[in-house]
Amino acid sequence: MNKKIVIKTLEKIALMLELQGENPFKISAFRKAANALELDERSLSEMEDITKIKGIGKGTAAVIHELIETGESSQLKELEEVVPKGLIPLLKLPGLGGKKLAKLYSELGIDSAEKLKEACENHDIQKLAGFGAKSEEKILKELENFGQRSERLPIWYLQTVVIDIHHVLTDIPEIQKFSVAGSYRRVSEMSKDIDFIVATAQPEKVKEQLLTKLVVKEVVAAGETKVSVILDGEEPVSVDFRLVSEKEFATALHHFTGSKDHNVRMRQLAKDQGKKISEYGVEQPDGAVLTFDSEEQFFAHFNLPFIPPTVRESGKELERLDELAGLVTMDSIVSDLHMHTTWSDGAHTVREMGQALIERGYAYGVITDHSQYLKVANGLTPERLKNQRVEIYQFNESHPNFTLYAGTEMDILPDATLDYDDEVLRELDFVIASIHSSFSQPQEKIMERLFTAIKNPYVHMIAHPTGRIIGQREGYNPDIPQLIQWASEYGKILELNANPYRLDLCIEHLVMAMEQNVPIAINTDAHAIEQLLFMEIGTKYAQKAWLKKELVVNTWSKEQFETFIRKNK
DNA sequence: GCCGTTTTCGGCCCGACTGTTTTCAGTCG
Repeated sequence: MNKKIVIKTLEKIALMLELQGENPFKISAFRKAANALELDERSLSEMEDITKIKGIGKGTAAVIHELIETGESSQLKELEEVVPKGLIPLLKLPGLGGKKLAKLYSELGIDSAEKLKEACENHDIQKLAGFGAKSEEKILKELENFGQRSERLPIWYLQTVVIDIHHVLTDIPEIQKFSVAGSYRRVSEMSKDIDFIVATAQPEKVKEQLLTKLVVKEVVAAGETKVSVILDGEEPVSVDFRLVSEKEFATALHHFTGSKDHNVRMRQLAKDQGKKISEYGVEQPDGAVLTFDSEEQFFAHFNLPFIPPTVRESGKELERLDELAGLVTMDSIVSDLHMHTTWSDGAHTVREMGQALIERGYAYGVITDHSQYLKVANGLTPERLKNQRVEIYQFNESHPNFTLYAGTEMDILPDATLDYDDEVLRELDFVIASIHSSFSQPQEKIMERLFTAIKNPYVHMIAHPTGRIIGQREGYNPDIPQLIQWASEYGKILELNANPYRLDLCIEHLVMAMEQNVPIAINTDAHAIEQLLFMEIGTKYAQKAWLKKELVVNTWSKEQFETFIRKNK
């Protein structure tokens, strides 16, 4: 029995129970059991006694055992007989939860979006106790764009929205300080909404200005401490602003950064000490509420080191505290190994990129323009590559404390050959190989192409190994465990491309690479100076995989890096 | 339903907002 099916079944039972208006704790027990299975790294067959897992007890274990033995769940079957299928998607309508839907079904027989719409139009809904004219109106409005709005938006889209909001908040004088929170702050690939924590002594004024200065499509809620809006744009985005006093800022930021599981663990920990955590502070056993100047101090209060937002996920981070100090951070990054210039499709010259790297405080960097196959990107012929190298080394002569290396981002061609001959590659300091074409080839062919690159002695690194664009395209589906195996055998680097469109390798793959001790380079793939900033997002994303400093190539000293790139020469 | 115990029941993280009420239930994060 596939573990995923078991998890899905438990979640489905939870949904069905919700629609029966069941006890919320019972519902969440099924969700917790599903979550516990998901977080456990073992497969089902490796688990001896599943009730030993915290969150799985007699009831949920019975469901799991039945699934393993018979392939189905009688409890789910019974629920499916009583609860109409059509109700499940309706749970997604804002404002409608299990209890209200259960009522709509039992009183009016509503079991589909069509029937719900009809009932609203006939004004049957407002006659029910607990519903009114406003509910009816709201449901009708929500039904209009039902199923249209995408549930989660990719980080690269949200980033532009966050920057816009940033500007608006900066211009409101009554705001003392603010920060983005939520899953965006934790650098999730996709987020459902954006959260901001705003410190102010004049929430009324701030609220007013937020509603006028932002491009608001819809006001969802506008209370004393919470303003919730949907912003207009290419894609509508839900944004929550939490208005708090300055002294509450740190605890509010922690609370609304989450994750939910992280908060639950923190609250349990507080409870064990007789304390109570809320967004407004930490209530002491004697009832006094403590606030903090920073999240660091908040964690210190519980004798914990600062836990970066990026790893606040499952709650298990509290068991990995000794690893925190070794995680890669922006402070440890001294180079960027993948960037483009005006020689191919970049916006800035070699000199300008080099200068920008120096200003970022790096010790070295590599210029890696495209190779000749990529004509659309003005890829370099061997002749131009040679000329470029002269320019790169000239830059070094006038900058003694910094080194720019001459590299390439060479295409791996569709026929599984490389875009430059070995004689050309041998002359370069650093060679990146990557796939930019024929994504839809069968996996064997893709792997043949990657293997050609991996086994070439002059290739140092494979860039954006899957070719994915978050939320948009899957990439070319390589066999990543195999690629990692090869990288380990042949001593190659795999990239974490820090461009927010890519973040490739993904977390799961980074974890696998780390287990095999394959070095990872976090690179911006910058096509302009501004994009060198992607390093921040890349580094944070790497933390999500608990990537250690030593394994990240661009934390290496120049000497270490040179030893690595010269080993096959 | 799960957990843990002061071991078979009571609590489960906690609080805001809305729309319905006329003190609160449901929903949401």
